[in-house]
Amino acid sequence: MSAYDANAIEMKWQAAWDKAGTFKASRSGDKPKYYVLEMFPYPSGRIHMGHVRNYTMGDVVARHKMATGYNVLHPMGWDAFGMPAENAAMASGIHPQTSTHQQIAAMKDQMKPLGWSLDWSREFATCESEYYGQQQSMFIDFMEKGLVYRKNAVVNWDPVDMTVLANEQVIDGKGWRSGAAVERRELTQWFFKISDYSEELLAAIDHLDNWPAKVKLMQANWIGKSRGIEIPFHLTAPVGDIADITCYSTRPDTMRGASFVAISSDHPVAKTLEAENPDVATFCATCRKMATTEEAMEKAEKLGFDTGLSVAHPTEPGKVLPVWIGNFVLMDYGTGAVFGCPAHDQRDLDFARKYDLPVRNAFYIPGEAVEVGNDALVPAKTEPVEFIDHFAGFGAVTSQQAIDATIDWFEAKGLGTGMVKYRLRDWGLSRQRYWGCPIPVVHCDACGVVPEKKENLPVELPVDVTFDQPGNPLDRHPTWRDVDCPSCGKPARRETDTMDTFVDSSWYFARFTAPNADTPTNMDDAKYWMNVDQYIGGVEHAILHLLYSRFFARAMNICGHLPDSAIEPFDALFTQGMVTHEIYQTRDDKGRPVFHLPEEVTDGKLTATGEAVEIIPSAKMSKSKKNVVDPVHIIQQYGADAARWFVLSDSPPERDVEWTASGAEAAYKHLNRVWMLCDRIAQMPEDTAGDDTGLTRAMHKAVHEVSLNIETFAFNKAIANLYEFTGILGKSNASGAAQKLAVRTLAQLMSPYTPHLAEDIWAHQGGQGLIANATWPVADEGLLVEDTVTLPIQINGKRRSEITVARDMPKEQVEKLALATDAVTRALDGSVPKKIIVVPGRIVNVVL
RNA sequence: GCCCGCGUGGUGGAAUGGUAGACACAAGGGACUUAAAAUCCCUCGGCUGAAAGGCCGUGCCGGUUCGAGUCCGGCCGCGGGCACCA
Repeated sequence: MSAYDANAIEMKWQAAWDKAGTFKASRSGDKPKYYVLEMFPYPSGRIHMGHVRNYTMGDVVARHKMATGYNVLHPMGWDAFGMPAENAAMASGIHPQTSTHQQIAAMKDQMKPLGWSLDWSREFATCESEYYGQQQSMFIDFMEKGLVYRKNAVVNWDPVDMTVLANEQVIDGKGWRSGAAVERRELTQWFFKISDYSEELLAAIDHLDNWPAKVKLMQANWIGKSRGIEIPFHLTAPVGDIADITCYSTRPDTMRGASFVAISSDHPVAKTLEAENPDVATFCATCRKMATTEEAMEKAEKLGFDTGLSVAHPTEPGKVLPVWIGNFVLMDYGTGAVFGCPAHDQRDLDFARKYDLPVRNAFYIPGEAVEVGNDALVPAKTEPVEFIDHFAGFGAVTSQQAIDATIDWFEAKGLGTGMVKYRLRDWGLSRQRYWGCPIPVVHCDACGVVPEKKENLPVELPVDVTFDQPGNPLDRHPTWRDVDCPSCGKPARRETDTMDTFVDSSWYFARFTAPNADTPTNMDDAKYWMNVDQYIGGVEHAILHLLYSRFFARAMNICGHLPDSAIEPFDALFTQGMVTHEIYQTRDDKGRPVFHLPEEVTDGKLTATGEAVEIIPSAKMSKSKKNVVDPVHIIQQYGADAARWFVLSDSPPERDVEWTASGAEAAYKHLNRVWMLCDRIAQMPEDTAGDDTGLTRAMHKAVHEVSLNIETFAFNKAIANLYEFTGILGKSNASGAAQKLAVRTLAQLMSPYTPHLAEDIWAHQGGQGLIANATWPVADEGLLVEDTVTLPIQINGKRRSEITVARDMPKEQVEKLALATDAVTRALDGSVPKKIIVVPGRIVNVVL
C-alpha cells in the first residue's frame, strides 16, 4: 500500500461500480424499494457547492439504504429550460439548444468524478422533445379534465425593449437592460386551476408526517384559508347599473369602526368612473404602473383617491361612508373591495391619518386605553374584547369568538354571505419566451382555441430562430406559427407562449420511474417506484415547486398517469440550508447594482480598477449575483472523497453554511490519517494479543451513533462520531483481530461519505466483494450501556460537584452519596435541604 | 410590509428541559528535523487565583421551572420566500 492517491483510487472504484452496474436500478428483486431523489439542477454549466452538498446528502442516504437491504432508485437529470440560456443567446448569439447541451455535458463532467451512486441510465433533460412532448400530451389531458383555462393577467412590460420582463429583471421598477420604467400590461394567459385544490392541498398537509414542520406551515400560510363574509354596501347613487359594492372581510366585528370603503383600480366601479373622469383615469393609471410583486405592492406608499361616491353603512341607518380607490386593494383577492376600519387595522389607520378619515373604535380591551394613537388596536385571537356597539350583547368574548359570532350575526340578518376564501391563486403558466415547452394549442378563427392532436406531438421548438432582438422569437418566426387548424383544417396560428419551467419540474420525479415510456409514465413502473421515499433539496423551494408538484401529482392521477397512492408524491422531505457567500457589489452611473466575482476582488477593492466594493455578507449563491464558488478546484486538489467529507462535516445540513476555503484541507488530512492507520493495521499480525473491551465498545457505539445520525440527517454528527472512533482506534492496544474488524467496520461506516476510500480499505482488509454491496453493520445493544455513570451534583441548579455511581444505583442511595459530598456538606453547613431532586442516570439537584 | 427560519468561544458547530462548548478548524507552545513540509503531543469562552477553586457566560429584556441554549411573552439583528430566477 503506497501513499493516499485520491485521484487514482477514485477513478479505479468508479470504473469498478460502472462495470458491475452497481447503481443501475431495476424493478426486480425481493427487497423493498427505496426512491431517493435530489432536486435536479438547472444546467448552468458549472456545479457549485450547493449541488455538491445536496447530492452528497442524497448519496449518503442512497448508499446507506443500499447497505441496509433496499432496492434503491437514485436518478439524475436536468431542468434544462429557462431564461439564462435565452439571455445568453441574446448576449452572445449562441443558440440555447447548443449552449444547454454543452452545459449539460460540462456539468456532467464535473459531477461524475464525485462518485455519486446515480443511475445515469435514466438521465434526461426537460428540453428534450421526448420529455416535453409527454408534458404537452398531459397538458391536453388537463384541458380535457377542465384543469386548464385562459384569462387575462398582468405582466411586467418594458416599453423600450417591447418585451415582457420577469420579476427578477425588474430592478427598482425599471427594466434591467433598458432602464425604462416598467409598466403593467394585461395579456390573455394560460392557468392551471390549482385553486380548485386549495382545501385538499391544505388538508393533506396534516398527513405529510415526514416533512419539516416549517415547510408545512409555509405551505398552509401560502394557501391561506380564511373564514370571512361578503357584505354588500349600497351605493347612495348607483354607478351605471351597479347598485352595491360588495366587500369581503375577515373582521366583521370591526364594522362599527368602518370609516371608508376602498376599491381596486380594476374594480368595475373604478373602471366605469375612469371612462368619464380623467382624474380617476390618471389615478388608476398610476396604480397600474406599480410593480406586480406582492412585496412591491405591500411596501409601496398607500395611495388613495376619493371618488366622491358614498355607500350606506350596513348596520347604522343614516350613516354613509366615502368610497376611495386604493392602490393597495387587489382585484385578485376577495371582491376587489374592502371596508376600512382604522381603529383596528394598521394599514387602514395609516391611510386614515394620511387622508384625514375618522378613527372610531368598535371595541376595546378591558383594562386598557380606548383611545387609538398611532398604533391600531389589534387584539390577539385569544385576547378578550368588549364591544361598544350593537354587538355589546355578546358580553366578554375573545377576539376570535367575536369574529365568528359577528359572521353568524351578519348572515342571520341577511346582511352578508359567510364565505371561506383562500389566498392561493391559480397558477399562470404562460411565458412569452422561446426556451420552454411549447403550449400545444392552435388558435383558429373559426374554432377558437383547439388542442393539437396527440398524434402530432411533440410540438417541437423550431431551431431556426434569432435572438438579435428582445421578445419571443417564436412570435416573429416566419413559418412556425402558421399551421392548419387541427379541427377544421383551415389556416390557423400556433400558440407562441411556452410553459413556465415550474411545469417541467412538477413531474420529472414521476418520469424517472420510466424515462423512456411513450406515455408520460408507465403505470407498472410508477406503482412500483412511487412515491419518492426521500426528497432532498433547497429550502428556497419550500413553497412553489413543492406545492406545484403536489398539485401536478393529483392532476396526473385524474388523467391516469399516476396511481391513487401517489397523489402525495414525496413521502419524506428534507430541506437543506443554502450555501451562502458574500456578494461584491458596485453601482453603475444610474445607481444600479453591478455584481463582481469573488476572484475579481482584493481587500475590499476591485482588483482591476481599485474601486471600493460594497460587501453584502452571507447571501444565497446565485449566478446573477456572481457569488458562486466553484468546487472543482477542491476536488482536483484533495479528491472527491475529501470534498464529500468536507461539505457534510461541521454544519448541520438543514442550516445555511457560509462558504470558507479552510476545512477542505482538514478533511483531506483526516482521510490521509485514516489511510495510514488502515495500512498500519493491515500489516499487523492477526494473532497480536491485546485488550479488546474498550475498542469493541467504541466500535459498537460508533455503529449505533453513525447509523442513527445518518437516518436522522445529522450528517455532521455522524462525521464527529467517525472522528472520535478513528481516534480511539488509532490509540488502541486491542488484539490484531479486533483492530482488523474495527478497520473494516470503520470503512463501512465511512462508505456513504467517502465511498472510494472505503472500497479501497475494504479490498485491502480482505472484505468480500464491493463495500457498496456489503451489509451494513449492526450494533450489539448490550455493549452500548456503560456500567457506571457520572452524575453532576447541582446546588440550587448550579453544578458544584459530581459522583460516579453504578448505573442502576437506587435513588435513595444516590441521594445519600450526593449529600455526603464535600460541596454539599459545605453548602448545607449543618442545615437541612429544602428539596433533593434525583433524576436517575442524569443529575442530582440539591435545593437549599 | 406579510409568511417562515436562524442567532452558542477567534471560526464551523455539539448539547431527550438535566455537567454549555462534543467533534473539528484556526491560533499558540513543544517534540522530531541541518531546515522546511509532513507527523505527533500539549494549551485554547471571559475574569480571578500559585493551585485547588471561585464568579460570570448561549443576541437583548422579562417569565415559567428544583433546573432554561432548549419552553413562553416582548424586542433587536441576519437569512429565505412573496406567485415570470431556478
